[in-house]
Amino acid sequence: MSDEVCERIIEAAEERFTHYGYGKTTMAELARDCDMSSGNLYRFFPSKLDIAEEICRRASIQTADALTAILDSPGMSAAERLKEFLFQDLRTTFHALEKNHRIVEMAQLITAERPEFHNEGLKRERDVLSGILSMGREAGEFEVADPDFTAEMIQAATLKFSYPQLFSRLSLEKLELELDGVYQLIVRGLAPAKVA
Amino acid sequence: MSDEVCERIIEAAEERFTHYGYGKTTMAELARDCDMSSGNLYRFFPSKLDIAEEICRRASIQTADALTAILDSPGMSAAERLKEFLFQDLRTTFHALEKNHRIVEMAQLITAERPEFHNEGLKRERDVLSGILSMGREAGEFEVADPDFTAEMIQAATLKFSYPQLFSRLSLEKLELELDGVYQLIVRGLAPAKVA
DNA sequence: ATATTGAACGATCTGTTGATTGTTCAGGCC
DNA sequence: GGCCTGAACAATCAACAGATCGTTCAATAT
Repeated sequence: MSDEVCERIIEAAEERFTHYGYGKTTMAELARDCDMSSGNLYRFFPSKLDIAEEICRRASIQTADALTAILDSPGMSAAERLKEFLFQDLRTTFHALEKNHRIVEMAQLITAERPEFHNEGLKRERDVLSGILSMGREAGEFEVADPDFTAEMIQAATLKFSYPQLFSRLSLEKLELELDGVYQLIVRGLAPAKVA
Repeated sequence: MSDEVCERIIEAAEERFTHYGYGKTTMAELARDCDMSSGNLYRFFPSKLDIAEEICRRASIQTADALTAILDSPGMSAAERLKEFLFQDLRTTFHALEKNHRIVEMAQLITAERPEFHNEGLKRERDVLSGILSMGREAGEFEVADPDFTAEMIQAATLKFSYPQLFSRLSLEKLELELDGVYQLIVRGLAPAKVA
């Protein structure tokens, strides 16, 4: 079955890419891992970069899925969910960087080569964010005219905490302190205007 | 006089750096422009990079000075000043990029090589921002416990609009639309909480 | 003595060559 | 006839040599 083979290739690629790096692994090696010829790989993926893209896509989906859990978690205010969303996102990226900088390396390569890919990931997270805002609005906790738009603005405002290239110099502690400040700024703006 | 010679060197360097680029100009050329030997340049600047740093510092100071004018401009609310600050900053950076990408090139080089330099520039702008916040507080328009800290958070939240590398793909129009959204988010959070 | 030079030095850049690698495809295999 | 191979091809990379350039400093000029 074609899908099984795709999985096999992805597995082998993930192993090699994270261990030796994207640039250092050859298609020939991948092929050997899967007991096939290098030419045959191209029946399953159009190019080497597409294999990396699929690996990164899965990581991105996994991150987004973990964030989606915040929507279902009971007993939290919308503000708490928003904060959890932002912090979980930061910590995930930070630890991915710390644990295996090769993944980040790959993500950067694909972002450079395939601009749409990054937007796709951003969109996935934005949908969760938008969900949190909608929840807040329904609970009367937030006042947002357009959750999708506001989600986009929150992403813009917290961009600093999503790009490893930007925060590689800062410690997680310092970053969390800053993110908390930005969060406070945002959440105050989301609260409904009380009438005097 | 030593200062006069420094000016002469800066002038020659600015001409060549912006015209041919930092990498393509040699110390020998700079020296010839100033009718001296290359070795003699080192009596005035410790290195080539320091010449570039001084040029960038002056540009940064000029930008900050232009922003400071917002503090003195009469008949504006603090919110209007804040908005003007953010937009003017964006437009200045954007047009600098558009007009002469060599300057941005230099700024990036120095930022990479001299991390403190970038903070210095950020600090200059932050002081103006902090001033705007203080004005807003005194007028009862903003509720900010610590203007310096809040200024830092606003800088973090608007980072996307300060890094040419990040927005090079977007048009000024789209950027201004986004900045307006982020501004709205922030300014709502700065308004004093009205009691129900 | 101080100011300046320019040759000398090491680091970095450039351009070139040979090897490696991503990708294709004509041919064999089931 | 569809599946797969591996040689062929072009693009990219690595390594090396030679040149260039930033920087220093002993020697010179003022």
